Amino acid sequence: MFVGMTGTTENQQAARRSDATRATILAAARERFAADGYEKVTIRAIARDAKIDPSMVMRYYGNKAGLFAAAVAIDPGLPGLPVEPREEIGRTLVRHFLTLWEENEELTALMRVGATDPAAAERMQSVLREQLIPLARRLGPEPDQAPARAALCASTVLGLALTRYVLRFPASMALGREEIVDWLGPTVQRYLTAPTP
Amino acid sequence: MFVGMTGTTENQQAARRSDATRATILAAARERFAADGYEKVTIRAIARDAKIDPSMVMRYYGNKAGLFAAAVAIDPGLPGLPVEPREEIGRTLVRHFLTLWEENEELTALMRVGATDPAAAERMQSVLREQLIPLARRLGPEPDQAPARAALCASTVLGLALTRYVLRFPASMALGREEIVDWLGPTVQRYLTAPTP
DNA sequence: AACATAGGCCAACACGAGTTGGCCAACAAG
DNA sequence: CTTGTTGGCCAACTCGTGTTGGCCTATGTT
Repeated sequence: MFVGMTGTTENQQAARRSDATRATILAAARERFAADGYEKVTIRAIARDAKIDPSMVMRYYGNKAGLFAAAVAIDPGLPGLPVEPREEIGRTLVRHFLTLWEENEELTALMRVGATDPAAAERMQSVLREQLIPLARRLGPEPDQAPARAALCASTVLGLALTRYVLRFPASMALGREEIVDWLGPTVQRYLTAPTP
Repeated sequence: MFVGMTGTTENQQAARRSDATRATILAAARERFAADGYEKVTIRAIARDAKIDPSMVMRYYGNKAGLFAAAVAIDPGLPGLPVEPREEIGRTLVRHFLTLWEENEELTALMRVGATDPAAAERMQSVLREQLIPLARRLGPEPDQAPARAALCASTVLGLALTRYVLRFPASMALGREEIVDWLGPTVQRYLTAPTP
């Protein structure tokens, strides 16, 4: 069984003929969720965007929650960041987050939904817990202050993301990329490395 | 006509016998909207909290949108802030926002809803436009930089509100009030008064 | 050629939501 | 006491949604 493969001996998952449709659905879902959150998005609308029948979404992703989970699966990959030079970590972090946000619209979706859905909020928190706090622990003076310092950094970059990508304040969207790095970089740098005020 | 008043010659609105119910509905609505946003909140649930019939909500507030509008009517009152001493404006602003947020749960509601509703987002933006930018213009070196500086301040305090009151990150909730002022105060101060980096 | 299977669509169900209109009881004015 | 008005409740309607099961048609295997 499972002979219908693509020629080479696959050890992963068999390439299904419907993979194109699956991807189309996922792309449409990401776009909709990023634009409108969770509740306001209808499976029918996503299906219409993907030019398939709503029941296909159910077949491939189980239910609406499953589709959302598949649409926002992403890893910010903070551990892979270069931590040197140490006095540049603030600017490096801000730049990394900006790139992340501009390339992955699912982050906007996650944020929109996290505002009202505890599960999505927990997913965001897990990034703080498993990636940002450890990073702060490696950098900060007193290790027991790592959660506080990491929380301040999270609030900084999420605040920018909120006003720029979610609420879409013109004054925030007007800021240039390097302008943001110049302003927020020192802030994050201070939160991570400065002595307690 | 209009004789059924409360004795004194009222020039405002006659005190209706149903004012107590109106207030109860509004309180329940604020609580629900602050907890769950807009879509997930049902008029039926609010009515249950207020121990009245759902149709009463309609009678008094027209429809769900009208109820929400009445529930989040609030003014941050930034123009009344003491702007002196000038080197304390950052800390003053942060303290003011903290108080505001802890006393008015409708701000949390507005933020939850703003994440997915353009109208609510516009309401938040109007605060930036009509109160924060003018304040930045009065303080900042170059007036044409006021929108950028104000946007950075908004992103700072909204970022904290997001992680602390909306997403409810434990690391952010653990921060003490004066601790926050000590960390964010200098940040806001710099955004408002420091020379362009 | 016959058949099995997977991809896709259609029509319908079930249910919860916002909203509506009419009925009843208390209160106040005449 | 009668009568109009106000506050409140009940039952129903309508609509959109997530979700389901059955049917059709390619595709590819034997």
